[in-house]
Amino acid sequence: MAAVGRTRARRGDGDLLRGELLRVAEELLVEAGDSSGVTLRGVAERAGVTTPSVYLHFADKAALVDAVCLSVWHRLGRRMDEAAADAPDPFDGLRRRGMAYVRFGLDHPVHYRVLMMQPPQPAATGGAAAVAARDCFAHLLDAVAACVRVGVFRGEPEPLALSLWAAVHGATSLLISKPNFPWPDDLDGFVDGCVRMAGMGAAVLSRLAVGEHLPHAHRLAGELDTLVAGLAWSSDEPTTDENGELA
Amino acid sequence: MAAVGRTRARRGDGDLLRGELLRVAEELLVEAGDSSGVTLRGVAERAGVTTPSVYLHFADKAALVDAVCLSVWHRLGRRMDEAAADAPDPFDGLRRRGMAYVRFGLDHPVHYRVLMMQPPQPAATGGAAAVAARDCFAHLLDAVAACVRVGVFRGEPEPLALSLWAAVHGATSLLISKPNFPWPDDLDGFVDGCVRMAGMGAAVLSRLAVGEHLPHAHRLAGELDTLVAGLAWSSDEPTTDENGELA
DNA sequence: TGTACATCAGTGAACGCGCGTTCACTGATGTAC
DNA sequence: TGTACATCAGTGAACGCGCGTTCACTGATGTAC
Repeated sequence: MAAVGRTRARRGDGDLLRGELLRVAEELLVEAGDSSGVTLRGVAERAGVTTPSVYLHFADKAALVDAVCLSVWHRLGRRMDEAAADAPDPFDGLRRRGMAYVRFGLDHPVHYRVLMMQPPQPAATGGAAAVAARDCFAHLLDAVAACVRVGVFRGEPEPLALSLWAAVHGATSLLISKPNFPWPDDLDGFVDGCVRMAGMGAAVLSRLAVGEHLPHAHRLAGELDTLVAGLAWSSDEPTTDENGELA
Repeated sequence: MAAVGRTRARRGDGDLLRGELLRVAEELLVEAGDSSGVTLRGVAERAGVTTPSVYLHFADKAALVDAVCLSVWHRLGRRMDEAAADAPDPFDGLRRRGMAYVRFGLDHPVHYRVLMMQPPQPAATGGAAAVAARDCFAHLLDAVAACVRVGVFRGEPEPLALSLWAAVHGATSLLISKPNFPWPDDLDGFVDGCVRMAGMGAAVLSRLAVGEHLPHAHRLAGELDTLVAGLAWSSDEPTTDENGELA
């Protein structure tokens, strides 16, 4: 097989090919829409190199796919932080982080699928997925803890963060898995609704004892009407930054 | 290949093998934990039959896997209805349905994965997944509509049902995909928390205009405290059944 | 300044596998006469 | 009651494919003397 379109790296520059393989593998991953559509032969061919060359830079196929997905994943934390930078308070910061999370997943559906929707691999492959999970949960946990500090959530942050993670993951993964389902036209608005719903639900629920039984639906409806009426005349209190400090 | 342990069906009883293939394929699907681990050779061998026999009853492998998954899926609707049968009101009925949904997914993780977490197949395979999606969404939509009727939700049921679906799907799929993540010990309690969170969030959010901006976190915290205090002295109003009718 | 040599990036050919699927066939079973 | 025949459930062998991975190798490049 002739290595078309690529001149061999000079000594010491072997890592050039590594980067090129990552780039090409990501291209193929996105095109195929699934990691099983990525082939070492395909990657090597598009990189202008023979198949065994891949093994000079990656232990095996799984290591290559993992490296591709993780390289994108690093940006998620920064995106969430950037999105929350201008938030007026920690609760809105959490909402913005949630939005950023879903958007990130929808922007990188194949990566999201590989890292977050795959069954846990037996060997080293599981590593990347576990790292990704810990990573994004940690970001949510921080944001939840800030909400607890400012009083909008009560109690332990961990279970709240897990629940919120499940909620944003649900929106992300369902939209990825069922793109042909009749979703609302205003997809961004829908996602925002999902995120707000989870945040508001967490705020209420963190005030209730576990399993506490609620009033019947008619009465609950009335109490909720009162709450929302109370929320309406809002907005003229001191501004605090995302840490809950007075500005 | 000797067909061990199986005597050929009598004339007119060809469908016996079909049932047996479904049974065996489900076994293998559960054992493998993934549809790519199911093999026509494997299915045929365990059924005591040669591989091409499968084609007498299923168009191809995808049709077999689909049939296996859908055969289980039919039970989901009944499970949700059963779970909600004793609910004191539609809102609690919705909660119980949500719990039943998640439990069903966790009881059949491989089926759930195939039908709800896979990328949409190009051809007929996508059919089963689309049917499953429509089916369980329809159940949730009914329950949400009942909540709207009784006033605990306001506005259009569709977007609410979609958001709630995303929430319960999120808990289900995340628990399936990340079984090794440090989840709370009380998994049932955690799932209940997720479901309640979504339901309560939907109730509050359905009263707010889209994108309506909330008071700052400190004030929001106070309003929520008031709400929950109001919920506490509850419980002595007339009992209604799941349709919101007076009992 | 020239040359032998170690190193490094990559090659080429092959191995071995398991898979879905096809196709011509067989032999038991019921039915029509 | 006996027999030819159509039907039906299933067989056996093979096709063709693409895959991940291995292994002995090559040839350019830099370096030590």
